[in-house]
Amino acid sequence: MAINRRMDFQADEIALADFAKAISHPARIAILKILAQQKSCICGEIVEGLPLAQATVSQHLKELKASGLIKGTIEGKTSCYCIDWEVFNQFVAHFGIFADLSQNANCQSQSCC
Amino acid sequence: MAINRRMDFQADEIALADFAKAISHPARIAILKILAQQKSCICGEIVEGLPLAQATVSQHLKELKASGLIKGTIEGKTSCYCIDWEVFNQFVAHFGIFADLSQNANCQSQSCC
DNA sequence: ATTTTATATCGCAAATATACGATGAATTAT
DNA sequence: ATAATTCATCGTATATTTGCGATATAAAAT
Repeated sequence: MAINRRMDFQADEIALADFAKAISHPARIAILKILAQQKSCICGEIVEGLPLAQATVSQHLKELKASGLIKGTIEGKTSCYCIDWEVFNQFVAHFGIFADLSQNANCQSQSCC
Repeated sequence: MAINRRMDFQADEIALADFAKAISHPARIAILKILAQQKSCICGEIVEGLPLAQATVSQHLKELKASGLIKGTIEGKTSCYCIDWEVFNQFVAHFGIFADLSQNANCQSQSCC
C-alpha cells in the first residue's frame, strides 16, 4: 500500500481490529477450540489435531500469544499453552460498543435497507 | 504459500474466522461504529469520517457487505448502508462456543499457565 | 444537453499473511 | 556422551490485503 493509515484510527478501533485479526484464521480458531476444552495443552497435541506442519502451527501459536489471547510457558521438553480467559472475555465484551451505539437509532426497518 | 489449507478446516471454524477477518481492520470497525449510530447512512458521510480515500472506503464497504454484516441499497444518486443486526448478533453469539467447550475443564489456575 | 455529484470498479504498487522445509536450542532418554 | 524428542525460529515462495489515482456509471441539477 502507498501509506499505512493504521495510526489515523482510534485506539479502541485498532484494539478491536487486532483482536479480530488474531482470530481471523481457521487454524487459530481451531487452536482456541482445542485449548478451550483442555486443562492444559502441549504443542504436540495441537499439531496432531490440525492439518498443518509443525512450523506453521508454532507460528499461529506465536500470533495468538502476541495478541494476549493465550498464555504459554515452557515446561521442560514441552510447552504449555492455554487461553487467557480474562483477556478473551474482555475482548468479546468489547463487541458491546456496537449495540451501545445503536441504542438510540438503529436501522432494522424495511424503509432503510 | 505453498498450499491453501482452508478447506481442511471445519465449516464453523471457517465461518467464525471469516467473520473475524471482515472486522479485522480499523477502518471496518470505524465504519461499523458509524453505521451503528446512524438511522441510515450514505457512503459520503462515511468517507468524511475516515482518514482514507473514497475508493478505499468503498472497498472496505464492499468487504463488509460480502461478509453479510452490512446491507446496502442504491437509492438514486446515493447508497444506503446499515448493519444487519441479525447477522451481526448471530456471529457475536458464535463466540460462545469457546466458553461452552471450556465448561468442564479450563485453565485458569496458576499451576497450568 | 451538459455539468455536477455520489459512488463503484479497475489496475497497480507496496505491505502483510500463510505455509513449509531446514535448522537451532533445550530437555530427556539411553 | 550421544541420541532422540519437542518446539521455536529462519529463510523463502506464494497469496492476499491494503491503499489510491484514474476512470466508469448513473442520477440530479443546471
